[in-house]
Formats: sequence, C-alpha cells, structure tokens
Amino acid sequence: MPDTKDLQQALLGWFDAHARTLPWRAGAEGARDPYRVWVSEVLLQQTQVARGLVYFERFLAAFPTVQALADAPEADVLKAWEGCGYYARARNLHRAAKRVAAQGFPASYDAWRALPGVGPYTAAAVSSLTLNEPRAVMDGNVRRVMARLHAERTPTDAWAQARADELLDHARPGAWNEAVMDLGATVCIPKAPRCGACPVSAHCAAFASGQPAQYPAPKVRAEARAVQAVAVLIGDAQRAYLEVRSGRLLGGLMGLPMQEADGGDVPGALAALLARLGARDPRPLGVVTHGMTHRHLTVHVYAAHAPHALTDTGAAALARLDQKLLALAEPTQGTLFT
DNA sequence: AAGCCGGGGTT
DNA sequence: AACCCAGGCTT
Repeated sequence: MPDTKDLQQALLGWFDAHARTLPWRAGAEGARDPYRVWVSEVLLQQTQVARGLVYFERFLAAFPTVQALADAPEADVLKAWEGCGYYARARNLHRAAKRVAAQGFPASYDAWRALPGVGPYTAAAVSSLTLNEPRAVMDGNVRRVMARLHAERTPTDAWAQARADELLDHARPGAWNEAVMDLGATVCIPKAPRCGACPVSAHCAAFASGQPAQYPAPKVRAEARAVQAVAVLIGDAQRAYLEVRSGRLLGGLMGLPMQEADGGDVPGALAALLARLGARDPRPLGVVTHGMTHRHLTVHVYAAHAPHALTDTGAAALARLDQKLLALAEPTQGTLFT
C-alpha cells in the first residue's frame, strides 16, 4: 500500500497528542508492567473501558502482584471479579497466575498465548506493550477501523488480521496497537463515526464513500432464548442458603438454589427444587427478569424453610442475577412514599 | 464454523 | 423494552 507510511505517521502523531491516560499505561512505551497490562487486557475483554477502570482498581488493590494473585483462594479472586461477568476470565487468570508466579512472565507472544485465557488478541496486546514484539492486535475496534479504511462490509477474522498486520508500525508496535484501539474507541465509533476528528480520514475509503457508518455491516445475532426458572430463598437477604453454581452458567460463583422450568412448567420445577432441598412452606416473593446475551431469564422466587446452613451473602461472590434475587427479600421500608 | 459465556450502555 | 457491543474456549 503506497501511503502506509503517511497513515502510520498521521495516526501515531494523533496518538502522541491524544492518547487516553489509563492506569495500565504507566511505564515506558514497549516496556510496560506485564502484570498490569495483562490484568487490564483480560478485564477489557467484552468490557468497556469506563467499567473496566473500576474493576482494575479493585482487582489491583486486592492482588497488587502476580504472586499475591497466585497465592489467593479462587473464592477471593471471584469476589474481586463479582458483577463483571464472564467469570471464566477470572478463573483462567488465576490459573495462569499460578504458572507465572512459578515460572516468570512469558517472554514472547507464543509463550503468552500458551496461558489459559490468553488468546490471539491478548497475546498480541501484552507482547507488543511489554516486550515490544511486533504483533498487531485484532479486536472489535481494529476490525471496524480496518473495514472502514478499506470499505469492506464483511471483514472476516483472517482478512482483518492481515490488514492489521500490513499496517503495523514495526518501530512502535505497542504504541501503534494502542493508537488503533483508541481511534476505534473514541473516533471511529460504531454508530456515528467522528470523521471530522479523524487523523486518517484522508486514507479512509469508507469516509470517501460518504457513508462510513455502513462499514462493516452489522453481524447477524442469535436470538436470546426465553427461559423460565424458579429459585428458593432459605434465610434472608443478609444470611441465606447458597450453593456453589456448577456447569457453564455462572459456574464457580455462589447463588440461590435454582431450577430451570423445562417447558415453562414452573410448579413442577418448584416441586422438584423443594424436594431436592427438603424445603417446605413455599411463599412467593416475586419475579425477577435478567437478560444475558443468549437468554432472557424469568425467575420465580419463593421463600421457604429448610435445615440448611446459612452463608453471609455479603462475603460470597455473587452474580448480578443473585443480587437481584436477594433484593426481593429486603425488608419493605416503603413507608416514606406511601 | 458455530455456539456458549455476563453485563452495561444507548436508543 | 429492544438493540448493540465482543475475546476465548468448547464442540
């Protein structure tokens, strides 16, 4: 591509003037603190920067070093991750920290890629930012920027990675990667790109087309499945019987006993759940709806009695779903507005 | 290649 | 309420 040098110079010049100041960007370019960069990149998978900032500070306060993380019980790690979602990220980060604490930080892209929870994106980010290794990151921001530069409506992963590889500035790979992602996050945004503020609009085929937001075409998404379930509260909002969730959904976190209602058979699911718990005297508390990417949960919550040990709910790592379920049990303090 | 895994923001 | 966003792992 003839104008690659111009494009690189324009974008890096913009980045040098407008880079976001973020707590994981401390340290020399190409030689950043690997622990902070790694934690931030895992945290920022599927999480926007504004929200990631809160979790980053909380996580670093709880586990200031990779050794501290490796030494912590998994329950403590999940507690620090509570509410952030995709909890496999936290469990993989914890497993990987044990390896890093024993063997030292990986010294290459390939070594990073071998850690659990580190895929092509995270390995490229960490190896470029901390080792100055020339690896082009490819995430949602980069895919969108590449699609627009080339006016490509349907960029595949392989195509976008190849375009990112072509443009990578090998002299400053870390800064380049941050620059492309900052551009995608703050200027080349999905809905209404701010082309007037873009340092590379002169190189952009989508801008030239006059319809930059048409690139890339929106992805077809699977419809969320509606799921009915019942949950049983034994105890109250502060102390309740909690189970460790197993399986893929919210696995590893604590939560109220819950039972999916196959075919929408809520009474049947309630009966089955009460029988499993040896619980009696069910009393309806309310209904909670909770959206997750691939399903829309409607949970019918009942209070009941059973001889089970109660747990301090404030100390357990709970998903947002369970925080909503427990909120139904809060004592009614509603005299102010009645 | 396709489906699964949370949660929050915007409209 | 409906829609948008999105990396890694599993199958």
